[in-house]
Amino acid sequence: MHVTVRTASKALSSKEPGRIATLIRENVLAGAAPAVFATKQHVFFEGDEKDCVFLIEQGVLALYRTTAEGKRQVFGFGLPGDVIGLGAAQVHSCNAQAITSLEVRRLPTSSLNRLAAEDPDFALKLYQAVSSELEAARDLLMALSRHGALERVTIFLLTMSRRNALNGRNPALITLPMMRADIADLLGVTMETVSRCLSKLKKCRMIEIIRYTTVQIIDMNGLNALLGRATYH
Amino acid sequence: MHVTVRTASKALSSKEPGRIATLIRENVLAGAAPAVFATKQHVFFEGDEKDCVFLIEQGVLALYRTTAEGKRQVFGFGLPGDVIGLGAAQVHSCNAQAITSLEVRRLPTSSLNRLAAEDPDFALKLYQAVSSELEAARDLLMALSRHGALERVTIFLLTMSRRNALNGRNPALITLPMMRADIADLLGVTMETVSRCLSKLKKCRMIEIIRYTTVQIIDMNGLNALLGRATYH
DNA sequence: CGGAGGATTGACCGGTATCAATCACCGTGG
DNA sequence: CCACGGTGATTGATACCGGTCAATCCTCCG
Repeated sequence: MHVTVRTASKALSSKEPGRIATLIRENVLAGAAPAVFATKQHVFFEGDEKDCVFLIEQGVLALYRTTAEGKRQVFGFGLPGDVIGLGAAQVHSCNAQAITSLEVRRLPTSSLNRLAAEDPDFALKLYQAVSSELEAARDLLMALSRHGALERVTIFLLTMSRRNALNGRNPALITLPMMRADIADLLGVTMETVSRCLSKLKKCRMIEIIRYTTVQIIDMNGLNALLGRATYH
Repeated sequence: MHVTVRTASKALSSKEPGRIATLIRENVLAGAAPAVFATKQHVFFEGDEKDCVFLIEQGVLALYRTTAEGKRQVFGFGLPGDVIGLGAAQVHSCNAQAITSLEVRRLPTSSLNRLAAEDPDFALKLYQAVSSELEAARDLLMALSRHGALERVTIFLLTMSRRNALNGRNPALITLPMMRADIADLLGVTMETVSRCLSKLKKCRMIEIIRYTTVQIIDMNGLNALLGRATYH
């Protein structure tokens, strides 16, 4: 049971900030100028030459890819402290779009490579950082796999709650900077279904929808029970 | 269109054998004794202490995890040449089960770590190997995301076909060492649905089911058309 | 030749997507 | 300060895909 909870909770979290962000801050960031993006602007597109990775300073972005038919799959949301774009491929393998106004720092991959070549410890950190992204991707797969819509939305809310807790914020008060459609494309359902599920949870007195962007969790145990267990963490 | 095809084709492939297997063969394998597993035996379980990773010499295995409700999600199938169990975590994050009789070599993580610490180039290779596993996981996510059952089965067949082509085998003659249930748990549908989809493809004269374990592709363009495009590769 | 495990096929039901109408929030301008 | 407009969210009606349960069927081995 404990393992399962860990899995579900990590499911939708972006890679942990971890020590890679710190190391990068100390070693690579010196000359890196910040860049600012407005809502809905893209930091990079799938297929773009990968000459930089990015450290998020302020704001939220979505990582996603699009199917041949134009359906979107969101892989996760990047928050301040996250490093996005890691991976050994020559081009970016997904799109990164600002969801709020966004401030990032560019980290040239050439600097990363140089540092990794000089310092095996840094190379190891890169390895660990990507490993944890791999875990996040598999956790998302598990979260979507064979779970109904209500369970998916519940997992999402609990994940956001847990992320709050890790950052020392109120785990019961969740702000959702992204639109319903973004959540839907993360969870692999439609916007309408996300909306219906939130309404249902509200009717069951498990949450309160303060505003479009703010959800209050009223019955944490109830939400966890929906996932087949009494408590979490 | 070209990019999309690449994506779909990589979707269900395990990580590329790549150069990591070669490097490991040259550097780590010297004293590694081979181990043999019978069908359905596990090489390791989720949560097991990760003291080794494994190079597959002969046979096929499935990597999977289980949800709280006991549903299985297969992440991929490991073929000869694949290295499985990579990742910086202290414990294995999924189960590895032999699908056929299986022969593997154990590679102590201590050796890998030592080698990575001495040789930045090797550490970089580890980074690349895990990066390509991350891509595979995201590709699987894309393959399952918002695709109907028939499309999922089609993607699976085309992926197996492509894997044959890469190995110099007949791309039109596919052997399926795994059971229908394994395919189902990879594609996120039921065994019955896999069966129905194969039957439907047979009725449409796109494939012929020679035996349970052998499928002949008759109309490659037809299969590709099902995915919304005329040709692939 | 027979048995057992795996695969196929069928009937039925429920959950979600889809299409469409209405509502709520928020910024803007009068 | 309030009315208005537009974007995003909610709610409703309906159709269909795929899950489930159950009854054969097939294939491989002993």
